[in-house]
Amino acid sequence: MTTMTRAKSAAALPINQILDGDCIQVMNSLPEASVDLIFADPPYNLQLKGELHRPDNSRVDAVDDHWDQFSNFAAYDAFTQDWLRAARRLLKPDGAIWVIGSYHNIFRVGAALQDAGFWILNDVIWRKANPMPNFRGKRFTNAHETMIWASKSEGAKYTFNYEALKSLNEGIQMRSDWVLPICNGGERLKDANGDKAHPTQKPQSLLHRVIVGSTNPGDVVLDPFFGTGTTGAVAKMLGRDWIGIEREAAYREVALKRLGDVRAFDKGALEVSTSKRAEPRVPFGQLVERGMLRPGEMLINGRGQMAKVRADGTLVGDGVTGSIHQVGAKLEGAPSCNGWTYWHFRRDGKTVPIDVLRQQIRSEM
Amino acid sequence: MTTMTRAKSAAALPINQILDGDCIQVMNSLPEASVDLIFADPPYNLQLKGELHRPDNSRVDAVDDHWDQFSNFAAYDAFTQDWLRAARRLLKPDGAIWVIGSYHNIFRVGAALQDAGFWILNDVIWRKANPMPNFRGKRFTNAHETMIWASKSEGAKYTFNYEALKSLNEGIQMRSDWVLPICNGGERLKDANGDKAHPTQKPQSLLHRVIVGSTNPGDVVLDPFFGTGTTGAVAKMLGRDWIGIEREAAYREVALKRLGDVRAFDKGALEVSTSKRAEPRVPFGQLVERGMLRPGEMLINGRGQMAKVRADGTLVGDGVTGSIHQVGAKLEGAPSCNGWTYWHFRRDGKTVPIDVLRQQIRSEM
DNA sequence: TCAATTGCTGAATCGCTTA
DNA sequence: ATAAGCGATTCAGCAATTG
Repeated sequence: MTTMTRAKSAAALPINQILDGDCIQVMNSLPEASVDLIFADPPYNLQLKGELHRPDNSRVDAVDDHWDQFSNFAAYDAFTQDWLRAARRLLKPDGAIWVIGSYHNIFRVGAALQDAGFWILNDVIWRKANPMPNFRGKRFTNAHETMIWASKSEGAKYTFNYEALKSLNEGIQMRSDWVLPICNGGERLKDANGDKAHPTQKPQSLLHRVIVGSTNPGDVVLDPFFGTGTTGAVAKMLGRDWIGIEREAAYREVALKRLGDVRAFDKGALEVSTSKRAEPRVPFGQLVERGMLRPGEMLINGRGQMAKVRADGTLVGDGVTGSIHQVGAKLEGAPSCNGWTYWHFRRDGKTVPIDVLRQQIRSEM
Repeated sequence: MTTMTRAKSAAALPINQILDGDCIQVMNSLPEASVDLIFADPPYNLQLKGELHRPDNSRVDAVDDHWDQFSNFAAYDAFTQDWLRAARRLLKPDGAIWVIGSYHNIFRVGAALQDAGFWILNDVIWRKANPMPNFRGKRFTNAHETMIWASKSEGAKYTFNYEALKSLNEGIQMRSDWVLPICNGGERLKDANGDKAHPTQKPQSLLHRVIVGSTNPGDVVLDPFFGTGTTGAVAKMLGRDWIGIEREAAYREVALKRLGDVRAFDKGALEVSTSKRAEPRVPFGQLVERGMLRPGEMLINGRGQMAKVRADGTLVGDGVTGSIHQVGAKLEGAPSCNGWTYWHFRRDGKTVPIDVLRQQIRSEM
């Protein structure tokens, strides 16, 4: 009797609900091998030091929430192994998992996935269209996040809707780098004060692509770090069942309201973000990096004046150092100058505008 | 005597050579803290099946069952920890390392880097302009590889030529995603049969950006998995010293010929743009000492507020006395303020930032 | 004596979205 | 149209002082 009750209760998957509690305990209370897809956005373990201000002295509103604090790598690893074990138990044999992270945590997550027996299918880069710049000029602009897509085990028959993704990508095979905007505007949920309700709300376009690509209608999608419920919202729109787990009451509240407002097959959810494809910008420095022009080589303008190419893509000529545009403008005494058509190089006795090299690069993109 | 001989031999760094042997043993034979940059393209875990050796040189059997898959990861981890430890010993305190990999190995490498005490500065995505498509339509086109850039330890003063990279990118801060073509055409080295000489030859453009960005001319760049020597070739072109380690005779042979054909660019072309931070410091008081500003003269900010210059180079304004930065910050209610661009003075009816006076002093230095 | 901390100086941002 | 806001950030360097 007890066993039956247990079995019965275990069989009842609480779909389309937000569950309250620690995600590991809650996952372990659900029936095993019952979920088709898990999307997880775990804490990143950012280890921020102090405050950061923009050059205009405005303060950067950083992630300093308690749920992102871990004492050390070992503690973070233990946490990761625990929730991954619980997640793996929940997955059907042909189910799959997506995890998103940054360089602070993604290497540890990826290694833990492999150690737990998951089989990595791809790592996918979310390239942000408008990231936060590096204000101090000490590193590269942190312009992407990494997602790992893995099946439950090697050889599993995971779901991959190849043609649907190809259609989303204008008929071209979807690549492992996705250019998508950050979540803001009307999609970004606000609290009563008008502040952002969650510091790291993910854009629906990201989840749209994940769910269209790796589930079918009627599948169950679980998110153990539900936050404001982006995963549930997109799953509902796309006719999938969903389960969210979230321990912060404030987030659950926002998500609950959000999910109530979502309608399946909402037209907005079917819109895919299309990037206005202006002609891609090609920095002059790429001609040097690619060996199309050598550092030390001389460029020539229409009046026979010369300038030398340097290793960092700047020119030196007429006592001036700067971009191809700046040095051209200086020589002409003009306020501006299009260096691409102004400067020429010599090949096989001919004088050719450097713009032909730019066109060559564009044709390869 | 013995000690002297050892010390002497240890001091002799074999620069601009390809060293034959296992990279761990060779690195351990070189003097510690002697290398400025390490660029490493280690073997992928999957490619090591059947060839992987444990640190004790015992051979790891290729295996296909569940448990041995884990032992395979463990062996790869041991190998990674070993060569990273040797690499870290070789690095100068302010040196840095770049490691490139794919999802097969990069997560294990990244975690091992963190565990070894390296401090990750960025993960950088090489977005391939022309990747190999996924022919079977079972996954996303694998269109990128991941590089990790790390300093030897937290707080180290690593080299980062911010302005040079910005110049390479036409005046815009360089991002963490780099779009570069794969290595093909004339750059791709062929063997006697016309087949590619190495399966994973990296493009020179990739190394150009790495070396320009994180070393200075005269620095020593070491590549423990030298292959066909792309790292050495680009280092030589850019006026850096290099050391390659490669245990396959066929690769050493190709690389040796390649390096012989490479010529360094002329010295002037190697100078890169530097940041203003490197410019000599000029105390505000010098403007007063030199008579460029008179004690008692009023400075003005963008909102028309005034402050008086005193003979000791301090300002008085809004009831506050202090440096040009302190009084500016007070007036703005900001945590800090660059007084050089904030304050202006009047000359011939015009309002001019005091920074022009600093620049005038610098030009005379 | 030296490592750790404090405190001062002053250098530093890109593109997209919303108002 | 133009201005303002803002995004998962391991974002300074050095001298003087302290323990």
